[in-house]
Amino acid sequence: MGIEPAQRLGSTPKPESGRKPPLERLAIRLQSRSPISGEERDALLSLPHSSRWIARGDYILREGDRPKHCYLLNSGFAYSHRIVGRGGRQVTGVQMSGDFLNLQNWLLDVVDENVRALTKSEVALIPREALLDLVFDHPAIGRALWEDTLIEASINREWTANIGRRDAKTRTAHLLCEFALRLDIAGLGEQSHYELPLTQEQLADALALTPAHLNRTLRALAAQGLITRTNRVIRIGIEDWDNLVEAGDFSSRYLHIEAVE
Amino acid sequence: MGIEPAQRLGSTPKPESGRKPPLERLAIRLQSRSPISGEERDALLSLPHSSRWIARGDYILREGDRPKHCYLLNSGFAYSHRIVGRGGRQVTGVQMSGDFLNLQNWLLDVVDENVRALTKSEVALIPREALLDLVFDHPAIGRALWEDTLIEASINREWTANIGRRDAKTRTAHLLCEFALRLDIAGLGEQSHYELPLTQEQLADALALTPAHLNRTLRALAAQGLITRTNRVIRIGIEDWDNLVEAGDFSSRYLHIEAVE
DNA sequence: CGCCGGTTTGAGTCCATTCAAGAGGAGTGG
DNA sequence: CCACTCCTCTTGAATGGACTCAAACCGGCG
Repeated sequence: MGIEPAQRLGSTPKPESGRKPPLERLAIRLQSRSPISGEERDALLSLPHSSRWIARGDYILREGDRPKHCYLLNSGFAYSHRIVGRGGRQVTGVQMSGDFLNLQNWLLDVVDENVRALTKSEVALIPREALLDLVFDHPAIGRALWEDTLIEASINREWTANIGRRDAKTRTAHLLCEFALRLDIAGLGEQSHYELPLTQEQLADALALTPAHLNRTLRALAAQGLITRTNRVIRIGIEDWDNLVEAGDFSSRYLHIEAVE
Repeated sequence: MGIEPAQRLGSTPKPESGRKPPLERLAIRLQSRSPISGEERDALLSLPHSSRWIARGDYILREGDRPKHCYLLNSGFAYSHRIVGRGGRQVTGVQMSGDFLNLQNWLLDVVDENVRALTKSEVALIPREALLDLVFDHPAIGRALWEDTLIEASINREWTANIGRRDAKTRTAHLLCEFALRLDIAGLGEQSHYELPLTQEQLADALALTPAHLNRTLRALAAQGLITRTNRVIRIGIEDWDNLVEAGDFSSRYLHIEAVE
């Protein structure tokens, strides 16, 4: 149970963070899991697309939309969420550079949740049919994308379990661990030190807590020495990682991190 | 908001319930959403596979397994769930005849949650490579299967929102609505009258409630006249459906039910 | 300097939990 | 056919974790 300390991920050479040409980050990510030939990579990079900048807080997609494109997040962060009757909001996922915002819509017509930018972001709009053709002509890419879908689904189910069956402190620690690994893998932060692009209110909506209670919970974790916070930067001392993993009842299995060789 | 009363689904001619040859129910379901040629259908039906009976309560898959097959539920019901540290259990999905139990494993090596039989069930074991070949050779099937994956993911996210942001009564009503529609679509029950294959303890674990509180909640729904219960059979009077939908803050959008013509 | 979004803190309340005991019901074996 | 057992459902009383509703604080930025 648990995962090894920092070395496994920390030692992986990672793509530099920052902005990149539109589809490149996607290519890098897909490649990191399964091999993709040069020709396939070229096909991917030459997908038709247009880019668009989104301001922090703006809606990128809304429930009920019928987009003609798939939206790929090229830089920045976004989050998807659903609104429930009484005005409540549940964040269902956080997307980072290289993630699709609505990969579902390459097959499904209607968007089933809202997506907003967490930070100023750049999205590439790829026509659905173009993506369709690409996937059919290049099975390796289709396979890699599908794999992505499956991992995302696994993360969703873990969120369900996290919200449903863990108390506030455990739940929060768990999500902090997840972010540490995902940001590290994406080359957007360090496992031991990263900037959380969410306000406490948004984080609370991801954890199904109230902002007030999340605040107390974060402070409790800090008081216990498991994390250090300055602004929105989360620091996890190397020697604290194992404790945070334990406090968060965390295991990285659900992230399906394959050894990349 | 909400969905129309019974006629839309109730009028759809449905496949008879009961047992069917192994892959047939899958074929029927895929076909109901997107057209599949006769040749493709034949390829699907002639997939190599072996069948196995599972007793009620038995494990079909366990977290950490590395199965060589994909498991297709041919008859009966199953549920997938994750175990959290302190012994808690979160049910993350309920599968019915025609559903894959671990479609993820056609691409991912490791199973990320446990699957157990809710009732005596028959599963077909299909070699991963065979499924792989099928999908690559017959894009229409791959597409239909992928679509399935995406819809399942949407359901998962709705569960997250349901558990995270709705109170016990609303949450329970919501899930009862979902089951009504899903069972109806699968031809395994009526929207207005179906048998719930879950004990209250299991249902509680799906809703992230305690059995005691779920029991009180069900009774409250019954007292309010929204449902009638006898044993595990749930009845929703035609004139009550709209009320249940309202009480459950339910909208069928996330199920991506396409008009089938 | 003053605004403003975000964070922090407090006190009181409530929804759901815990823990326990009892009732019901279906199946099994004598 | 009855008695027994086990599993599931039901109910009660006390507890507690997270919520609500405010107000105060803080820091960055115009």
